[in-house]
Amino acid sequence: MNSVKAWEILKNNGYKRTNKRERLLQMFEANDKYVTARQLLDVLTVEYPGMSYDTIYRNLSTFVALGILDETELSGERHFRMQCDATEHHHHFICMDCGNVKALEICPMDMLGPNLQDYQVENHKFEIYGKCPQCH
Amino acid sequence: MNSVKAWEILKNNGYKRTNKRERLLQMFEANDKYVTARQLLDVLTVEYPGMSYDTIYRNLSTFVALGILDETELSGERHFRMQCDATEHHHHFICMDCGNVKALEICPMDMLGPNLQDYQVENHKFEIYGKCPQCH
DNA sequence: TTCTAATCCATAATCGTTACGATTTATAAC
DNA sequence: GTTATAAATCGTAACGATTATGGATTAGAA
Repeated sequence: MNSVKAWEILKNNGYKRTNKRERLLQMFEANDKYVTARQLLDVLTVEYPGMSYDTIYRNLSTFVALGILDETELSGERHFRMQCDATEHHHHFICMDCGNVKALEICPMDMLGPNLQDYQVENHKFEIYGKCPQCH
Repeated sequence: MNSVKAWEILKNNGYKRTNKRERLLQMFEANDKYVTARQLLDVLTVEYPGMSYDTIYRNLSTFVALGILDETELSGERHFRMQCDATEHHHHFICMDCGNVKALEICPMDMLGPNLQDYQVENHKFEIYGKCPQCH
């Protein structure tokens, strides 16, 4: 995913091009890591004093709903990053220091076998946490 | 894990036997599902009017720290349940309706292979969400 | 029974998130 | 370009889950 594709999606869904959105998408495009709403606000407030949480959260929700961003919960806080382009379903290692991720080409659902015979599976989560080479 | 074992652990670590703790452990022993602090408070308040969140949260933290309870985050809220006795490391299917769990004897870390060569892995999470046979 | 640390209650503070009415802005029709 | 209007934003307040605090109570050992 990149900001060009993101804007296509936004436009197709009737969303307007605004400076704040542009800047948000830029930030996500610039570094491929999980960030919090606060981290985004802290940066955007410098350029746009008075920027409010409402704007951040509303846009993040929109982006997630449209499949532009991925979201995960790390130590009790929502974290966001640009969604992967990969066509293959996959999972991630997440660095708890810098937020950077590394894609893992495996999915544990492949080795489920006959477990959960009568269960209705709706979702699953597989993430590995630790420190990336740069951070330890 | 059961309340007898839990009390051994608590006593060994200098924690006192109180009615509230006894009742909390009973509740966890009675049904093997993930519950929230609020759900626990709602029940305990009937028997102990004036019961406060502080008591619930402090004890839950203690129990988790001592390995008596397991904790996971479901839809933005902390959920707790009695820790499994199984000696083998494993994961769970979690019913999003009733909170009941089913153990899965597999762990995706077994199929990691040479990925994450230079990474320091500290933790991982693998959970499957959906509806159990009773709930769908 | 007495003593003391552990525990508990009542309440307020904190943090992340969501919601609100008023105002501003991007887009499209004129 | 001007105007209309629906969307987006701002400023702020509300919210729910969690954590913290200070004083009162209680369990367990001496």
